[in-house]
Amino acid sequence: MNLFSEIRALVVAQLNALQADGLLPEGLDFVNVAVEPPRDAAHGDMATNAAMVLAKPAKMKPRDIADALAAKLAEDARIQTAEVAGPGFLNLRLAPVLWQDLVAAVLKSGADFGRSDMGQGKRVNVEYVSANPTGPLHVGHTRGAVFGDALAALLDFSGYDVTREYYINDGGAQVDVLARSVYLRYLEAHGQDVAFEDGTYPGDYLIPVGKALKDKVGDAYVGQDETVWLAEVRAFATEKMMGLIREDLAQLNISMDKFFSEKSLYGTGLIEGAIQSLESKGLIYEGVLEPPKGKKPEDWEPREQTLFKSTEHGDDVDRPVKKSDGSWTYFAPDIAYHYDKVQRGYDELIDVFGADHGGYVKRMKAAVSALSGGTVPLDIKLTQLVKLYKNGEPFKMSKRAGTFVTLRDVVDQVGADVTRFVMLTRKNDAPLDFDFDKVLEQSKDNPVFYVQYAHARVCSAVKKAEEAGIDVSDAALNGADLSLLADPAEWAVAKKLAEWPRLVEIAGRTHEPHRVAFYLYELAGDLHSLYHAGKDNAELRFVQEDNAAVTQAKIALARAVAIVISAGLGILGVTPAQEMR
RNA sequence: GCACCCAUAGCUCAGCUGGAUAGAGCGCUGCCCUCCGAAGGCAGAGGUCUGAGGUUCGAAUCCUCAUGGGUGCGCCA
Repeated sequence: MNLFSEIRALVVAQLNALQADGLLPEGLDFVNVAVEPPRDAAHGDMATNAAMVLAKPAKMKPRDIADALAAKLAEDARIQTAEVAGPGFLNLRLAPVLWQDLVAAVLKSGADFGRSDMGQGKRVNVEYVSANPTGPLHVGHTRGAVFGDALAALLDFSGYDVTREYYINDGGAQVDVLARSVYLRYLEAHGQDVAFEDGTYPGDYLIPVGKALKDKVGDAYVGQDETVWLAEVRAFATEKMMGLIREDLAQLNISMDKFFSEKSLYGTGLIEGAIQSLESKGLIYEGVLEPPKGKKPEDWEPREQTLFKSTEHGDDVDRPVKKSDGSWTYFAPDIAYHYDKVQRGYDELIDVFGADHGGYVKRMKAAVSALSGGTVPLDIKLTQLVKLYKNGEPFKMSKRAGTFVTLRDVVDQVGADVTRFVMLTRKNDAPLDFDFDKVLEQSKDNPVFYVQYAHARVCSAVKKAEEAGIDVSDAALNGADLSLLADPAEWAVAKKLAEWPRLVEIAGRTHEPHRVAFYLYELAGDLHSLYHAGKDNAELRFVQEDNAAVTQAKIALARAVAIVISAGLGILGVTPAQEMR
């Protein structure tokens, strides 16, 4: 139940009626007619811009349209008042019974309140994390992981059929480096002294992998040339690293539906097939690229390469798919991977990248546009850097990796719930400050605490009602007489709840899960306000020990808030707190 | 040099894909617990939305240019 769409439907119906009455010309387009919460609550519960949007095409004065529409709307029982204001806004005040109905609807739908069929079951693939399998996940990956996961949940809640996917970059040179690094640890496990030169991974996390390799093959690779062991060790190490990454993700309660291996594209004709598909569209040619302007690479020489004419699909320059020696560039398997996703029949694709891949967006979109003939939209969300702080100081150490802060360093210190919530308190394309102390602080300027506290507060109110001997079971609350919720302060909370389905829709449409976090913060604030109002006005307290019916109505409202908080936190992947400690 | 992202209160940030007097937290100022709901609450001050043009009934939001910051720019993925 979305009250805003309901009232918008009413507005449109009455506009049609005005046309039938000859008060509005025929043939008007109502798509731009919006029903929104007014910025200022004094203007009413909802406002519509219908008169202003239609004034021009109808060749009428906005106020004349607004007056006519107001008269029509006022006939409906749901509309208490309809007033024309400002340049032609129509401010609507809704009948109180609607707020009561809304609370009842929340209780009835439970966690599904706000779920919509906006996506109409369309298949959408959300690719995120996709970190190289060369070590544990670090903070940067963590933000992408949390963002992607919340976006996937949000789309699921909005009626899409979502696949959560991880692309394993196990085909390139970096896994050779990994294999050589593991080999060094393997030698070390045999008691040899080894040196980690530039271009190898010195992290401690490879020590157990080296030992495991020793356990598996004994000394078979000792003293052997890399031609003997490289392929084997690479496969072994990649598998171990993916195990590590899966465990890291599990720390954040993330589980992917699919892991797609880059390696599986090689030697199977898949890359060739994807390139061929582009070639058949005349988008592949042999050519020489212009050198980049400004700072030129030292060893620049013009070379002929196989190029993808990405400029025909919005890119700035054409991109190489083959190196001058004839082998594939990293871009080629990426094209093949996205071709595979297109062929798997997704209606929409979403990639979540780190901001350092920003230069990659246009060519990837160009590739998907070309491969799908423009039928499959690709949205690429970039997550900006996370700056870590501790005691107000920039924080850079890592216990495990020596060089970077890992996902586990963060989760170990503050927990999965806090990590997830905080990572979503910024827009994805804005840098994020993550202060280890602030995120654990119990105060209003810590959104995690504030939202969790609101939920816990409701739990505690329910408990208190039970202790007073009042039946606040689900059945009792469903049957509560909500007309006893008569105070505007209580309606205000219900109004905020009414915005939830609309908020979900907007967040889903814009692929912006952070909106959920901000909404929850506001809703929590409203709940806390109502609670505190009970200090001055005892009639507003949730628990009225001598009046079971009133208590049930108030607890019903509080429970409705908890349900929405819980649903919202569910989308963010955060567990609601039953009590604060 | 080019492309993309960003610029909103002293600080950190929202801002509904064009709506009314631009919001929140922190900080600041002022009130509020001898008692029943202060891990605080209420109220107030604080803004030319970086600048200049443009589009229109209407712009923080869209377009152009400028300024400042971030990211990236053939044989690394």
